[in-house]
Amino acid sequence: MVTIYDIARAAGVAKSTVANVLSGKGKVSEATRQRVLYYARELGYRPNLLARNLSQHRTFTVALILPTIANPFYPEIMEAIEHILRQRDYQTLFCNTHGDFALGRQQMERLMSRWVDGYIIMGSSMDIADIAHYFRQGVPIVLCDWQENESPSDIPQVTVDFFRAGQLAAEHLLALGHRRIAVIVDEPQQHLRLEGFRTTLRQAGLELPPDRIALGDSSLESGYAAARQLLSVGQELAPPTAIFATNDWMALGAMELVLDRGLRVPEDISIVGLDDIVVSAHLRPPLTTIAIPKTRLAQEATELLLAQIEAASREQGHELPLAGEGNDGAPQRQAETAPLRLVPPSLVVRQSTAAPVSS
Amino acid sequence: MVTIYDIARAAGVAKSTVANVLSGKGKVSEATRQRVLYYARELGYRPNLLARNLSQHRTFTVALILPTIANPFYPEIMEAIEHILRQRDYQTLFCNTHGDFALGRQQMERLMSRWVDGYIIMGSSMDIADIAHYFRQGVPIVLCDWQENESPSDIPQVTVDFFRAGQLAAEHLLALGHRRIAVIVDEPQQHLRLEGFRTTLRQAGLELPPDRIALGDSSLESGYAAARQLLSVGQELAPPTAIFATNDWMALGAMELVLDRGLRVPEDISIVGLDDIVVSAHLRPPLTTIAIPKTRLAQEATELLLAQIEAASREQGHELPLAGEGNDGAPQRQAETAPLRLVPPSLVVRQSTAAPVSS
DNA sequence: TTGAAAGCGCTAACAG
DNA sequence: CTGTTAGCGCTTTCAA
Repeated sequence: MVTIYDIARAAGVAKSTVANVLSGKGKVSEATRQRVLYYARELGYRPNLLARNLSQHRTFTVALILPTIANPFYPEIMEAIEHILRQRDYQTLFCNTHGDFALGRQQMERLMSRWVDGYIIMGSSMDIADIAHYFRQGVPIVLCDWQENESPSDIPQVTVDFFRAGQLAAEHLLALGHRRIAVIVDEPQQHLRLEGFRTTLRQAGLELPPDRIALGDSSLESGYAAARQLLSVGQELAPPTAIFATNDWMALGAMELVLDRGLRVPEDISIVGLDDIVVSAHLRPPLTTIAIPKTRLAQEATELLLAQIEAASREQGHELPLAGEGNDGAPQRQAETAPLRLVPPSLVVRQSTAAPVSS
Repeated sequence: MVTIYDIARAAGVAKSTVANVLSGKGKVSEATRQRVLYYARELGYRPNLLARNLSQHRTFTVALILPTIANPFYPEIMEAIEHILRQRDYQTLFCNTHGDFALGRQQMERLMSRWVDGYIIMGSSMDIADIAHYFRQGVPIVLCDWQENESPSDIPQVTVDFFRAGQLAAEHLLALGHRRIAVIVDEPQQHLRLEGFRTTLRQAGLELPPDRIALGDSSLESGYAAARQLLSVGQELAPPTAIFATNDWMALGAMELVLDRGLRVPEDISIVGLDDIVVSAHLRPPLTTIAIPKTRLAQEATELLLAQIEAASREQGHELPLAGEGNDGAPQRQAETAPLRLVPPSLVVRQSTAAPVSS
């Protein structure tokens, strides 16, 4: 392979001169500059990023950690993040924890070996305790689409106002006149969504009885199963006229079950989702949902992360912090400006919701 | 940060002894072994992979290049590949070319700087000429889900028998009794699927008139638009009773349009897709489709790639080939065993197809 | 303006 | 068994 040394020899200069030319730093006479450039091209020189990264302690790579890509929400946001990162000349290293905390830790541990400059951690793909552990050692991290609207351990975070999202869903269903309302939720991860929803119902004088809450695990299949459960209480409770699923993917499953039962959406049962994944708009009926501004989420997350990376590389004299002894050697982060950014969700009314036929 | 040197000093041994202990190679007395291990743990040692990679000329990272992740087919196969690669202790570097050859080349170029040990290139995310260029220089590459059943430039390839897939779709529709059949295809990329389809129709005495072929770009929206076009010929041709879309994503778009028109699927129009993405099974009606065995594709692709990587790292004395002068210095690859693996597609009958109502 | 030299952290021969 | 030494390719002082 061709190294700067090869170029140096060919051009009759020193290695460092070549380095200077290539990096644009330092003063080099135009003549030698051209000569070096000429040979670089001639020999087919290609910089060795490993070597460069080793000496610079930076990789210009960011890890994107997410719990799954089976739920289309993640690929969608992933696409957005990767796109932005690339514009800033960063590579994206994709890590799928498959919703397994142990696996998440293991992957993170591996990545910590100086592989990446920072981490965007999505959903609830990792144990917050593990994350905080790394963050405290100075590792640039940003939580994205985190499920709680508090910043645990001061880790910068950009997420959706999920409480508000729950409220929006409730308001919509109430406005349509629904009173028998059920929820499918991935507890405890999506607790806030449920709370927002519950709060608004309560303000309207409605309680959410346990039989009207079914648990899911965010997968489509679990939405299907949860809906079945909701429709088969039968005993004391009349069946719901509306279902709010705390994500679209489960909502699709719920809708599938409802249709399988021979019921109509929205005539017999209204369904509201949350996320606004692409397919939701293309179903029959198109899904009413609470939309999450994914691009915005992606933008703010990368912004927050790159800011940290820049800061770290400056502070530490171009040496990015790495998990080490983790003791007082590392400068403690000062509490910066509020590291929590909340983006607002919005209601998208489509055709899976309507007024209930009768009370 | 803690280096092996720190451990060596703490344990009172030499750097290389530490290296030996850590790598498990070489003979080390149990006593020193324990001592080294003790200090490694104590100091919170974490190997620096950059350094290791630099000296080993390997990164244990594979790039997965794909044209988009908007079409759910890609995330699905991506998940499979990442999973397998991780089991083999490789990281996956995800690259989205957004269907743009220029962008693909650019990304590839960057990756070539010794970032990754090999490439799995999917769909038609890159210009085959560019790929061949790298491959000739000895870069481990495998084409996956490539659209032509020939191995251009002898690049190892694992793909689906798309010609057969087209045949399966046609056979199914013919068996149901359809005669007015239309196709939505992403030409020329998916030419084989069309050809298989056309061939079978022809054997049944049916031609595919140009008005019954609509072009799409593999996106859902293009499927929608193509279906509109197919249904609005109106003039001379009677509308089709069945539509074959060369991928599920377009099929969903087509189905959406058909339903938007107030027509029923399958009563008025049958629809067949190709890919068998997860959502297809959960639509109303569930989509009949030609399934691609994604896991198998993923497995064979990684297998083929890792074989190349191993071979390369052995041959070149543990130095992985890199794009360099590209002249005769690099040993030309010998034509190995047929580098084309074809996996068979299969028909999955669901409810989007039925016999036409009348002729 | 250019060059020499000392790292970055790890691996790998080769001596002792 | 252990230590010494010489790299991997690039960056970065610091002299010349």
